[in-house]
Amino acid sequence: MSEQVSFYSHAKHLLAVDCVIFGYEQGELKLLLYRRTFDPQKGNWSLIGGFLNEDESLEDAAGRVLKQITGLTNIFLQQVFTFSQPDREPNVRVLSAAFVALIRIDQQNQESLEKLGAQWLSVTKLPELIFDHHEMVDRALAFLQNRAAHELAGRELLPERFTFIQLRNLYEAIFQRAFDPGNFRKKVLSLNAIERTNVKNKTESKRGAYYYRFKKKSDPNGDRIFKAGAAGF
Amino acid sequence: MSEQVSFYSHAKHLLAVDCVIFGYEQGELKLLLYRRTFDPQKGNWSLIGGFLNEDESLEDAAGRVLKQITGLTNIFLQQVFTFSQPDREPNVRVLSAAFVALIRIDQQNQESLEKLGAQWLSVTKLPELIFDHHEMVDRALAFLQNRAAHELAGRELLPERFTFIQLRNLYEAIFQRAFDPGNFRKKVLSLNAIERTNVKNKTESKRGAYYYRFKKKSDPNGDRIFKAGAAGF
DNA sequence: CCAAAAGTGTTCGAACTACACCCATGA
DNA sequence: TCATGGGTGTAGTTCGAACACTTTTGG
Repeated sequence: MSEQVSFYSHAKHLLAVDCVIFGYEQGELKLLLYRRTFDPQKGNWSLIGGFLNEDESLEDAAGRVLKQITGLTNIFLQQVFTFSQPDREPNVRVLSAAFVALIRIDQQNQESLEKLGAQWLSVTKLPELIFDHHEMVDRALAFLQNRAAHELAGRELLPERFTFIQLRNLYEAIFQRAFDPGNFRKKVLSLNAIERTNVKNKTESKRGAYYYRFKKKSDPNGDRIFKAGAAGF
Repeated sequence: MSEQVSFYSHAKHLLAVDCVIFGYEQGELKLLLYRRTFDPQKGNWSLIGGFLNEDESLEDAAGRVLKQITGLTNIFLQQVFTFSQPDREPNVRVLSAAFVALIRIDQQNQESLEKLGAQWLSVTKLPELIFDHHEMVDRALAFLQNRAAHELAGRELLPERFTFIQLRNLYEAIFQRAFDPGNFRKKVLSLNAIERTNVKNKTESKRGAYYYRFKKKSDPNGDRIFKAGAAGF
């Protein structure tokens, strides 16, 4: 990085983080949003975010915000893109780093959620969002799709135990398209990332569907879907 | 984004951009670096960067830096990741957004390059870099590999006209592995992204190899390598 | 005519797709 | 016993990997 003169001659900026928080519930991929409580855009739907402090990284800040809202730590959290158009917010210039977070809806603290007035809304019917938040959601979803295509998704979103149907529903929610049940099952099993329990879910059918669970991640590439390198060349 | 109180109560930060500038020359993928001319780390190898001004986006800032150095505008430029560890630089806290840039080495302005003391160094034998710049390079290279796996690369890096061997060499440089000449040719041709000229390069062989050029990008997905969706599911 | 690079063809297997079929069980 | 979802099997096709083969041309 090339600072020509002194540090003090350069502009300083307000920096925020905004979290695109995905959850999965009742067969739907959902997003945690809240109605903004102050101007500008008071009352309109917004991602959940906060400002960056002096002594923390963007990742720290996003984690802090998430802890505040959901009560959870150790959440899957990844930086996606930094939005920096000078006029992205009116009146004040604020840059914002967008993060994806994946959480299990049943795990989070319902109380702090309600205090904020936050709600889980289905990604298929999102309301209008403030500023460039919709673009943040788009990028976050693309990130999630990319991740789910390269590595078996669900570890952070599904409950501890889940059926194949639930896993497939999750994939169908992420990619907004149908997957062949048989082929999906075989492909996933071939990845060796999940294992069958001896418990069955009998609520959806008479026969009952086995619950599966994710294996411990021994091999860091255990559930990779593609081999390394440029496929096709 | 959720600002609890007034904007003025929040910390402001120095923000920089750093460019990972790739070029391709003599069968090698290269990086434009320079020796830092001031402390800290004076004399050590560094990416080329600059500070973010009040009224520009990060993309603008990166473009400005690139123009300064290479004399070129309309360069391929993409944000990769924002580095924000509080101690990533000693003494002062500076966040930095890393960018990938792709340029044709023969096109750039040699003069402004020399004034800065910048040099093209092969990615296979990089010197030690200051701060977290090496991590920036790693992320940028991953970005480039990803892009080259999904869409035919070379448009921004190769000269106007190039042989198949040159294109294959570029891919071998990007992925650091060999590709089968026959299979590579067939795969690339099937993408319909390049067209043969009637000129041959006779410098490398008696028979001569046809020069090819990239087609105009009519279809924005013209040179996509994968179909949409989650391959494998 | 032959060496060497350019370019084409052929074979094999892995893996994705589509879809038919069997299985288990409660009403 | 039969309707319903759970789960398995199979045939066809596509596509990449490996590698043999043909073409061109200057020396």
